[in-house]
Amino acid sequence: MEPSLTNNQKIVLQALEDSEQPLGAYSILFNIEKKGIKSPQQVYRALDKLIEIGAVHKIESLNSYIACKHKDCKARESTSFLICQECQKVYEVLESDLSDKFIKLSQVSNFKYSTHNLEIFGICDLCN
Amino acid sequence: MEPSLTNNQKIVLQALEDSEQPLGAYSILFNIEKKGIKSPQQVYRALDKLIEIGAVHKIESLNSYIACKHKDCKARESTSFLICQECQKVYEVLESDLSDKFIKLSQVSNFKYSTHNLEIFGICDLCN
DNA sequence: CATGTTACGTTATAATATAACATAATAGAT
DNA sequence: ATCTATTATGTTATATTATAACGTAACATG
Repeated sequence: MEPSLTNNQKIVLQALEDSEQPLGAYSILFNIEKKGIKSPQQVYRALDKLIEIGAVHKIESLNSYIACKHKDCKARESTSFLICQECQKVYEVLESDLSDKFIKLSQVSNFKYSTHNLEIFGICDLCN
Repeated sequence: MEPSLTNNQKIVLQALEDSEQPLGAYSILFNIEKKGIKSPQQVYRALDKLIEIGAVHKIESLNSYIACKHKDCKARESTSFLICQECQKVYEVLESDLSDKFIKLSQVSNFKYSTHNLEIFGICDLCN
């Protein structure tokens, strides 16, 4: 079942959904101050929860966050992105066999795969 | 040809080489204060250079840095790691066809691949 | 309705990273 | 050899990202 979001969580999620690009926590805060959100804590707490339920993903190398566009996203922990260096848009890759590939890759080193984070940088279709 | 390192760069690189785990910039600073390094700037500047020449890589999701164990590492920008969640050691993956795979994966979305960052988390051989 | 859990508001502070500026060392070109 | 452009340095200050800590409120459920 869908976990129901609190007000703060909805506000933060909405801010991310309204954005074409990933947003940093403090950008989010700036955007939603008019809605009564006053401190970083409120943003980070909402983000924590949203990430936990898969509604938001963090782009580690950008210290930024995006709303997941997929219903019931499975990517709680493992995520794969295409990041356009021109327009900054982020496209999530859902190739379901990516994890399988990384499991095999890990096995070469006798490494037990758990999760992964893949960030591919380049130029997106629209910017070509 | 090998670019010759300055004193500060050598000190920072040595600190990373001496460590089993990736180190944050401020950990590095703490470790080398006895050698006359006094400010974050000195560490970050050395890191910038070392990363540029491929002697050091950044682990984005950990905000940490490791010395590259490979002579003349090609991984200036694209890097792939296995990160042990038990012992925190980081193993660099050098599979030369990884980029090729990501190029193909990108093409599916008409995305022009440039570089990538892959971080695989799990349990390493030694910790199994 | 008592109780444990989750969320909230708020203030403070930690951790990571860069700006800015003056000075010093270095490497080539003339 | 020296001028000049580039790169590195030292230092202080500040920006950016993220958590800690504490008291209170809302909420589910036994």
